Amino acid sequence: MNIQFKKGVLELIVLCSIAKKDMYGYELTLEVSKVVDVNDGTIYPLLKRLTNEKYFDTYLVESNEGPPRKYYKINERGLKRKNELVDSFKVFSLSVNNFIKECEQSE
Amino acid sequence: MNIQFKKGVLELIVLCSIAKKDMYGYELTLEVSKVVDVNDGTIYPLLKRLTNEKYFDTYLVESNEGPPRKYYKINERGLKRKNELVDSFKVFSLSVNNFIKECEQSE
DNA sequence: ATTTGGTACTTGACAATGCAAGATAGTTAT
DNA sequence: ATAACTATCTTGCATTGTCAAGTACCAAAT
Repeated sequence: MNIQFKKGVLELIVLCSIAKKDMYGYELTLEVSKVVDVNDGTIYPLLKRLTNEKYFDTYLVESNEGPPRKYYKINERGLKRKNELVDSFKVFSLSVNNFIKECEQSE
Repeated sequence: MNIQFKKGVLELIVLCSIAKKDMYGYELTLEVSKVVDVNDGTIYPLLKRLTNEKYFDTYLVESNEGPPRKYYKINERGLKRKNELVDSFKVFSLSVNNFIKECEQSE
């Protein structure tokens, strides 16, 4: 898939995922990969940024399969941001798809 | 609209527009602005890049409203690229929209 | 003749995002 | 012990788009 399409959408997908349930970075990388190819080197910095921007609270949980997992939990502010991005993406994808249709009709 | 959503889509919109008919930069800026906010300082460098990548041929036409207009005409290579981007965007927007739906159902 | 406004285009500094690669560290199986 | 898997995180880089500023050209109004 075109790399550029991902820009901005990753944030949306991460917010949506964590809105569904608390997740840790590695788990999230696998979840997000179902929708778009993504590298964990992309996810961790993004989680850091979104945490700095106060959309998530975090907590550690010991694991018997490796090092402790850092869980991310969305808060009110994060939910608001998520909804904004969702609405924004819907409008965006609709208008681009309509433009594409016009383009194809004229062929 | 989220600035990041535009990344990659501008190229698609420009290719689609010029696939419909030959256009010059200023005209194109107005056309593209119907879909996404965009500055002419963004469009001209993009046209230059796409021309360097051999998606367009260009020709000059005199104008009595100002300097000669540089028209961009899409070629075979450009049409192929356009179709790739269109297909790619359709798949992309569908999968993101489906993901959003899942996210909303679980609220 | 000069200003104003519309048209056409370039340049350069900048910000944001994602990627590849690698460092680090714990657990389990061989 | 070492490989393999889980898990976290950093760094340097490329790509793309933004924005401000500037160049230049023409026509009509002043």
